[in-house]
Amino acid sequence: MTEDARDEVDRLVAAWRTERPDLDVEPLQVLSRVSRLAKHLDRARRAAFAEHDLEPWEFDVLTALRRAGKPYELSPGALLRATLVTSGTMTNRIDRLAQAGHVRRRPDPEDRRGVLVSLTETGLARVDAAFSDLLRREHDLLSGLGPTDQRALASLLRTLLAPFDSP
Amino acid sequence: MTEDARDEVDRLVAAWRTERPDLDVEPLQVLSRVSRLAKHLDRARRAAFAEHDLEPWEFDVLTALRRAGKPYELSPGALLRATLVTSGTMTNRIDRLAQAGHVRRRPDPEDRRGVLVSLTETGLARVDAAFSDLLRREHDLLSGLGPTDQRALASLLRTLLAPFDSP
DNA sequence: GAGAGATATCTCGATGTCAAGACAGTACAC
DNA sequence: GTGTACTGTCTTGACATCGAGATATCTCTC
Repeated sequence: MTEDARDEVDRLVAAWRTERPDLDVEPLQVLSRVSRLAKHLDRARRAAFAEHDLEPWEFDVLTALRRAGKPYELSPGALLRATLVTSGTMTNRIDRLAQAGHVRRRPDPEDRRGVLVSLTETGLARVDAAFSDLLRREHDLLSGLGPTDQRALASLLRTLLAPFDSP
Repeated sequence: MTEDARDEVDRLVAAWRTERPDLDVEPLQVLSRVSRLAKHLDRARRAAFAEHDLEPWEFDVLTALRRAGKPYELSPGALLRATLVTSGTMTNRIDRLAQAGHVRRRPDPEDRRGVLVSLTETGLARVDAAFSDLLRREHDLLSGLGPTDQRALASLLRTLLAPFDSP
């Protein structure tokens, strides 16, 4: 071993090199860390939203509407594309958000198959507060990296994501 | 807007800057990409494992055992720490893996509270095949970056993960 | 060696997600 | 205009996960 293990993934990669010396396990250095970091981030999000009585899935939908700008209204189809979930999941989410009073549903006047979902006043207030809180925590999570490193990291990740977004 | 949106997260950040110009949304440039990439990676994993009749959760447990080296045996506690799931989940996973014939359970001779879980021959063969396949796909997924960039990316991610692994 | 607290695993109920399919409405070619 | 393919939303059933709590065992201190 030419270098010490400095995090859990280094240990994981070292173990694989011993057990499967025939394989090139370099990709794990990047992708295992991506998975693990996403998992930790999920936990941080859950903690942040709990203070505002929101579940992560509620936040995801409400922010998509918030980001759309006035009148904070999108179709379920647009919402599921924004959140990467299936249509059945989105129906269920909208049902529960409507019941909680955070969103409203109305028929799309231009397409009788369609529906439009919009934020209520309480939904708007809730998501704005939770979002500020989330950004504060994300900022802390990134405090180990300077601005230059953060930009470099974002840029590298963008390259990896490009194939998924463009087609 | 000083720069063009080049991926979905660029668009997301641009939307936030318009809607909430009072907030510093830079952290999203990194962390939203981490989340999204993890989601895409999950899908790729699911597809890779399906060819070997394995679910992602099955793979996670089996690889932890495989990585431990002969005799491919760990306690449920060690497995849940390796996979970041709760104890209830791990009990359930081991039950189903045992039923599928991929692992075996036996009492820990040194600690009567404890149990030891080990790979069967079929479990070992299955996980080795699936792992090769996964690495091939992960390699493709990273093909947009050269070796130097990959190392840089891994290093930046390690810095972010350090606080979670050390304590 | 007795008791308090820690640890290891399992049980159980609630929940969010997905996949597949149903259904209504739209678009477009002919 | 009619038929065919497509789109948008919702329904349903199966399933993996979590969280809280139960039980058994170990460890450490006195």
